[in-house]
Amino acid sequence: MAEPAEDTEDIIGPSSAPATAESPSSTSTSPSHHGATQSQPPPVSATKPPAKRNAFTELMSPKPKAPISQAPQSMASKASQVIRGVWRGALGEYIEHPERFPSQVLRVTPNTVLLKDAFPKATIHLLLLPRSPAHYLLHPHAALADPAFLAMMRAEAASAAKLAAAELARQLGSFSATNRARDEALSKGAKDGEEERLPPGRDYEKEIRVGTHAHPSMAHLHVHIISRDMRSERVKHKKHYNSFTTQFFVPLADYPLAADDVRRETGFQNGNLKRDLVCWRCGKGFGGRFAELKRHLEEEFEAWRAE
Amino acid sequence: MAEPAEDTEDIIGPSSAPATAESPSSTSTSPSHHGATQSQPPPVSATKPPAKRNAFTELMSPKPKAPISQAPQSMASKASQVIRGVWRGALGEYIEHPERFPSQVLRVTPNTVLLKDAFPKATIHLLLLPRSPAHYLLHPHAALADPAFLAMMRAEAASAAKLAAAELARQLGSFSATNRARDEALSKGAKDGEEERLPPGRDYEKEIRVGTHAHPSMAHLHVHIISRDMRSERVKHKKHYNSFTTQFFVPLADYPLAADDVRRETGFQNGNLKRDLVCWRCGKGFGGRFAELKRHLEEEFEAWRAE
DNA sequence: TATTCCGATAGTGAC
DNA sequence: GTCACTATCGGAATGAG
Repeated sequence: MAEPAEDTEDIIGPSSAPATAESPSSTSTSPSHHGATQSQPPPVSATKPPAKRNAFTELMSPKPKAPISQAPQSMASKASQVIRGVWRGALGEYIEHPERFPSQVLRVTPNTVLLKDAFPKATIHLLLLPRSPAHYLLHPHAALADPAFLAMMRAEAASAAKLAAAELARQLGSFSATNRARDEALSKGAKDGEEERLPPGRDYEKEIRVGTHAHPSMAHLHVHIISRDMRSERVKHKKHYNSFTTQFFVPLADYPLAADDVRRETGFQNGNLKRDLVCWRCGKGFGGRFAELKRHLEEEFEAWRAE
Repeated sequence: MAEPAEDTEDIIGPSSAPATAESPSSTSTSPSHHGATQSQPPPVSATKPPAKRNAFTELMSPKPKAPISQAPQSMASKASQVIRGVWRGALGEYIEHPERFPSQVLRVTPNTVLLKDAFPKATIHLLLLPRSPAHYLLHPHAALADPAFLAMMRAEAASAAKLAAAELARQLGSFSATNRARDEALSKGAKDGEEERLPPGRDYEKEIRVGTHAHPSMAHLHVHIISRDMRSERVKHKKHYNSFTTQFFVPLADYPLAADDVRRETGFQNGNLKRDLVCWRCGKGFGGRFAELKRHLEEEFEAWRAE
């Protein structure tokens, strides 16, 4: 998804210093998801105990073995070499050299890189990339079967979702009825952050979705942090839209997937991408008429941000 | 096919005075066709005897009855009214008011109007329209089952084919090896028309094809007089090409069609239009790759005109 | 399912 | 099978010193 691209305006605040690592809390609360099924208890055979680990040990520890690994660790760096320079490996650049992309990278921790998707499919669209070579070339279903890795990604994603929600509030708060009191208080000089003095405003975290694609094209594991609206010039065809609005999109909260989860099936997922278009907000069907859906999404965007 | 359109250069000589009728020989020799099957003896139940008739009696005579008429005569003028002004009836304008299109109409006789196709699908592409209201809204298969009408159309088409061949010689003669001696004699001052003194040159009538479309879109009966090359910017998709290079194109020499002729079948003809593309000259297949065929046709055109 | 380019395919509207 | 316009659908290339 993300490739080195020209900078754009109106982004999630000024870019933080790219290589400035923040101290991550590797086992914080799960991000607030909405809709979709809830995650099952993790019955998957994992090699790591759910014991608490810090970021450094996480990165440096031995990698999970066979059950969740498609590419043995010994091949990981080799695969990384092969992938470098071709489009499938483009995200690797952000992992290895986040400092080269100050306008796209929002945050670097010992465990992850958070960046703006270069081809955003909604008003807010971020990617969370794990930095662990033992995991980042695995299929999401495999990597996220590792409980410790999953816990780390959930914690980092929760933080990223808060950042995304704050940016959504910044961009759309003034259009929101729910947010009006807070917005007016802010415009009267109240400072953001003084939460105790401000009206609560709209809960924009509910409008942020966090999850993976069932069959990613980019080799490096990436978790999408995306606003619900799907309003973007970069949404250009049915697969773009369906990859985020059908079960092709797997909420991070749903991991680890059960062994028989239908979302693992390629045929099922190919069908999802080709399915008739349905408005994510009102459920109206549009068949294959993508342009008509796009026009409809503009109207829904206006209504959605006005909520 | 032909609609009122802008004039173009490099056309079949200067436009003849449009409304100037020529005296047609209503029963002259058949046009020289090539390829395809030869015409069978006419076993079709026809209402008119094959007796010789002149143009006037042909136009004024009572119309053929049921066996070859889809629309009874009483309905013909009504249908003409309904069709006028919409695209299916566009050719009616040339029949009723040939004098309005001096740059497109090449010849008007009591029986026919000959005009340049406004969207030519080859180097030379003319349309021959019968003027008889009793025939011109019939399906070609029906109208051309009338022996007298067929004989008239063949005679007029033969004349049109000669005109087309002459224009082809004018445009392409200088590129032709076969034509070189004649071309050089002409360039040395010999006058065209003094056939006894000129080398024979290439027989361009062999490169002209005369026939109908099995399922025309334009309501008025029209016979195509078209050069073989299919080289034209107006050939824009598979159906354009296949409508002239498959059995969808029915040579005038093949009329009247037998009752069980496969070319009457809609399913067969729809299949012809959708068939994989094949070069008319070398037989090479191009699948559905129309753009590739187009590039190939440019090469074939060079070789063909050099023959 | 990365994008982009090209091109084949499909539906419509025309008065 | 009329044209012209829009758009959907489908494959192929994509890097690089």
